[in-house]
Amino acid sequence: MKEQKIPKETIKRLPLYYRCLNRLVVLGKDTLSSTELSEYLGIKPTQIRKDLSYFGDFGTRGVGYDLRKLFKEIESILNLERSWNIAIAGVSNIGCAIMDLLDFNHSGFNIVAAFDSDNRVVGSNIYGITIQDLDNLKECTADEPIDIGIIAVDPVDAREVANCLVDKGVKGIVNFAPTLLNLPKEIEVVQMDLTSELGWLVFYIGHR
Amino acid sequence: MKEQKIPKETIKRLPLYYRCLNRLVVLGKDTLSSTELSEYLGIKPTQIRKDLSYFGDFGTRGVGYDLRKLFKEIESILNLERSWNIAIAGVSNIGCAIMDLLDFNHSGFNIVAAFDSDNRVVGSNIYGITIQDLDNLKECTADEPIDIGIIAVDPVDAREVANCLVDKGVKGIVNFAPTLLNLPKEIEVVQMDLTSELGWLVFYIGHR
DNA sequence: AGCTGTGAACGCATTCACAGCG
DNA sequence: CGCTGTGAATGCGTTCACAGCT
Repeated sequence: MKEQKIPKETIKRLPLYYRCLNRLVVLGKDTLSSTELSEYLGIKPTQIRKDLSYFGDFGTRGVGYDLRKLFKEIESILNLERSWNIAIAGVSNIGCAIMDLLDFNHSGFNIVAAFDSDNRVVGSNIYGITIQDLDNLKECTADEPIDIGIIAVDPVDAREVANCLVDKGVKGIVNFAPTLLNLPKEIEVVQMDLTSELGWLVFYIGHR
Repeated sequence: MKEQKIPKETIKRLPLYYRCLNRLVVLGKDTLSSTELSEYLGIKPTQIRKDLSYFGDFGTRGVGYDLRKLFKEIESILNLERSWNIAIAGVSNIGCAIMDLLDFNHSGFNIVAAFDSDNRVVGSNIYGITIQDLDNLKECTADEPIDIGIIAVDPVDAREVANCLVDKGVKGIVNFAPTLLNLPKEIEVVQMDLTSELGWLVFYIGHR
């Protein structure tokens, strides 16, 4: 293992490795070569080996990787040994879908609070979570610290909501609103944006 | 304008420019500098100018860009002058949220068909679309050609559904299932995957 | 022989510095 | 003087070729 700068792209691939390994562990497999993994993921074997090599020498030459061990390694690298608390702002369609998603494949991400501005849903219960008024986001005191905020509110409200979430101590945000958030740079932001993905998709579809 | 290879990353930014310009046009603005645009989007002015320069000389030196004209140019580059027909496979939570999203900001993407395997929803009507049985996907004949498929079904079914969609003539697919699709390489695929985004997010959150 | 680990080469994308024009 | 357009330089990520174990 080297003390190098690790490419962001490498980090983005780790969760793919992680999920695939998880499935294979469940299936009871116990050794895996980079070539094999590459077939499952559509990522070149050399790429996989280089990615892993940033973090250590996990494989054995001539053999491959011990599946379970590699899984544990990646779990530890990604900080997925512990669980993470998530708050969701906005529980109309998308927000609700996310709650379902995270609730269903309980993958170390726990929804601990949910907010909405619509009076009709405030106070109701979705997947065991009582929806709070979005206006209370500033004041509310969570029993547990919130690590990550997910923004699924109207674009015009996204920036303010993001600031509130940061005030409440979140370290990362997933933003489904097509809005630039102006946050301190130590806050990690993931932008998820279907319409803009569709935009570049049709560029390529049209140019053939 | 040059006959060069255009970076994929450039294409991915165009929809961001497009949406921002759209908003500004609505506000009645008429001239825009790259620096100004950069403040809205968090993208460096030189980056914006280089991106645009791949497609032509849209600005005037000393002045900036004619907002409306630039908007039209990008619209044309992205093939957003025409509208695009979309079919959705899977209308439980995520699928439904997508229908709402595209229906709401009617942005040239029309949902023309929707499928689900759940008998309880087949035949029902969501946002004016009658849900068809997913098993009929192969046989069904759409009145209009389908350009893009959105996959929001169970991961284990995703590959088969994708193949059916391609048989029906879609040129591009947005896949919300964490599954590698094995499709002919002329089919453009966008992978959307919240759990894996959360995965790399916590890597960075944990390493501070 | 088979598969991993890695420096070196390559290719792609961003940034810089400045020329070109209004 | 201000802002765009662009070749050249830099930086980042992927691929290659092969050394190193088993």
